[in-house]
Amino acid sequence: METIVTRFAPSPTGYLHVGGARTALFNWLYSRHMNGKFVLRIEDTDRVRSTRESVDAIFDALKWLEIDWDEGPFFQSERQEIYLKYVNQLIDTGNAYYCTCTPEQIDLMRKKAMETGDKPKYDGTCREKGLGKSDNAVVRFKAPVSGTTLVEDVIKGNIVFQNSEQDDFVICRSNGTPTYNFVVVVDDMTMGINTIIRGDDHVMNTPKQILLYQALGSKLPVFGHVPMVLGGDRARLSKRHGATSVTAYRDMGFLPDAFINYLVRLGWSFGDQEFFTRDELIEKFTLENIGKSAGIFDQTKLTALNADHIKAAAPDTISCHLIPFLKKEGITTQPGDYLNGAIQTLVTRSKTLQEMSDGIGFYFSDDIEFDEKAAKKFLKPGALGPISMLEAKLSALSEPFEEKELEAVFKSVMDDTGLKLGKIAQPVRVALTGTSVSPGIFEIIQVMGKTKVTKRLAAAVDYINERASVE
RNA sequence: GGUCCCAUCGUCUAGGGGUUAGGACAUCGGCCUCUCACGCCGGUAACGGGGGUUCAAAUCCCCCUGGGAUCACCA
Repeated sequence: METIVTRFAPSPTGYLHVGGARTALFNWLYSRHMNGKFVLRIEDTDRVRSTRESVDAIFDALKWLEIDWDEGPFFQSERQEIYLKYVNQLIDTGNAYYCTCTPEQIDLMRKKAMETGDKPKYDGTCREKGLGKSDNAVVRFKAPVSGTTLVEDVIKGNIVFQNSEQDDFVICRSNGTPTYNFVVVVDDMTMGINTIIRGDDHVMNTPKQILLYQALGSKLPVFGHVPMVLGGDRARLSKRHGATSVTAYRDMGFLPDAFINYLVRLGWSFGDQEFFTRDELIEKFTLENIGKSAGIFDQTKLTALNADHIKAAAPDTISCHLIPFLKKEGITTQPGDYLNGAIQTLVTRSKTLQEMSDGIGFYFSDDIEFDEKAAKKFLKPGALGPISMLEAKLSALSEPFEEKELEAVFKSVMDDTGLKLGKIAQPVRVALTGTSVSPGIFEIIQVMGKTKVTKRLAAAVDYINERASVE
């Protein structure tokens, strides 16, 4: 069987957006699933709008998504000679011709056509003139005027286009640079791309490209057009819908595996399964299961899926993605047991890495600041007894703490004071974390260790005394 | 406007002639509980409308409606 070769061909006129990431993902997954090849091509023929920063931003986003490629990146801007060679081939074979009609004339043509209710298209003035190359001439493709062109779309099914709808579109500008529909075909053809999965917005280009493949005498690739990703108002996802940049999701604290899981699942399904690891995606992804209708990007569901991936991920994986967030908070820590332990206590209460980072600070600060409300409510003279008892009992315990031992210690404090666990745990929680919301008290103590815990309990005792004397 | 595509809970979707139309997110109850979560149990909630075909239509066909895409010497 022929090796499947897919590609992702973004134009570097901005960051990688969500929709682009999804087509990249579909192509990448399919090539991986089929044991094929995936090539990256940068479509930077628009010199004015293409920037180096955009290229870097795209690489950056692909790197985060962990999408790698087997060939490329190729830059169209470096392939001009190749395109020109094929332009000449089409002229030589009579499939293209020079046209000297000016843009003004073309405009006039369109206007006239609009008035009479006809299609605004090139009227073929130069089609049979047999003009030679000249300074202001463009090259037009000599499209068939009758018959039909069939697009056999693996996702949408067969789509028939009337050739009479098509006009002699420009394949090479008067300045000598080839146009999009032409370079895409030449690239895909010469790069051996045999499976083209791309956004819905390219459907109308496909018959043009098929005609070009035929004129060039090349075999057709398989086409598949995936539906668009829409915003909450059902319009195509754009800046006004909030974050559309892939890296924005990285910065909000989503795990790449969760993000790709969500993106793939938006428009593709595998029975009732919602959660997929990257390997499962590669194993199960097929073109047949891609849906036909557009989907609305739902950050709430992405967040829920992210929470699931956080629960399923290895602490080391989380830690490596979490460290940049900690850095932002001024927490510098090394990967290792302490960090992993802290992470594990927060895994079930963090939907994003940002949330985790927000809740993990107390493990690393030397002096904790008490949340005012929490301190006022729980660090009262009545808590003095249990806190100091606990401090004493924990000091006597040897490390590492076992959960059972800790339970026993608390139980004995409960017995001695006659207080319920809740009455003891809350003051202790505030003493250890500064707030009234945190992971379970036993797990915190286990992770923090004796030195830190007893120090904080002592500090809380001082705080209470100090406060009492002020009042 | 022309051309093209699409249409199952609010959202993502399963289901493709006979189903109590299933799951997930969200939402609403309840349980669990040292706070917050997690988890568990349960509820509300969908086949856009109209015609056919058929014993039988969410499912096949047509029309309508609605949404989207595209109509460059941009990609």
